[in-house]
Amino acid sequence: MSASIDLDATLFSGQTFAWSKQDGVYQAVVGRQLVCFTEKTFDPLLAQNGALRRYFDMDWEYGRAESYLSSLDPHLARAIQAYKGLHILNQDPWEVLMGFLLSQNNNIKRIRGMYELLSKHFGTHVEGPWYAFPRPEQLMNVSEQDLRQLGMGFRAPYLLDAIQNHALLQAIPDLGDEEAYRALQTIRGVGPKVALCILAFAFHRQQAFPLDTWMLKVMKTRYPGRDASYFTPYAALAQQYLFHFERTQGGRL
DNA sequence: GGCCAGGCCCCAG
DNA sequence: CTGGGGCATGGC
Repeated sequence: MSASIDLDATLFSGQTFAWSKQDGVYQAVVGRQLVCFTEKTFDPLLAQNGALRRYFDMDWEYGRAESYLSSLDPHLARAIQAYKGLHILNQDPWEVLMGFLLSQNNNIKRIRGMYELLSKHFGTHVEGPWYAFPRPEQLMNVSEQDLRQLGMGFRAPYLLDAIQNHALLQAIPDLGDEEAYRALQTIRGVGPKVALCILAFAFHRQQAFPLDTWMLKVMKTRYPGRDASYFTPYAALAQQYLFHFERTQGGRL
């Protein structure tokens, strides 16, 4: 009984596009290895794998954050009650950048499919049907036409620009929130929303508060006149709860 | 079959 | 600085 984590909410709330679950078995390639577990084998796996413990962000102050956010207002309290244990992963910045370039004007199901397609075509084979998401070096010779033929559509040139400028990600940890926010948007196809997703999901910036179409609706109906500062210092976590709750339960009255 | 999806670019006012 | 059309494609 390590700290409680809600695996379904964490892995299928649209912060990562790498995971699948079949017959109770969670699977994805993390780093260069296939990670595979069930509810029962999750804790033992973490006990022997420190990198995964960090990936699942097991040592952050979720108890305090859940408690504080629940005290803010009834709507947020309901969202947290519904998905208590929703964690924000510590993902690879490159994979988050590419994943959220794919996300624009798109739906989560198809994003996952496109992400998997890029992995199968350009990534390193791991085992069985599993491939790692391609590193930038593996994509250096890809053309816009290649990407369009794989169904990437108008995002193809954005992916190419990210491939060319991936080194920019190295500097982000040393930058403050505002500087990092601006630096990320020098990549073509990275606007305010995608930049904030990268800051939240790859760099664990707790004040990153991405507003997609779902969150815009939540803010308009539930939090008129408010912004991220209302949720300080846990805006990113609040956003993920509200987003997931809205999408799955329509912000149930 | 039309509307929408974890938006952004670009151009007009 | 703000508003709105266009963009590829498929889920539902």
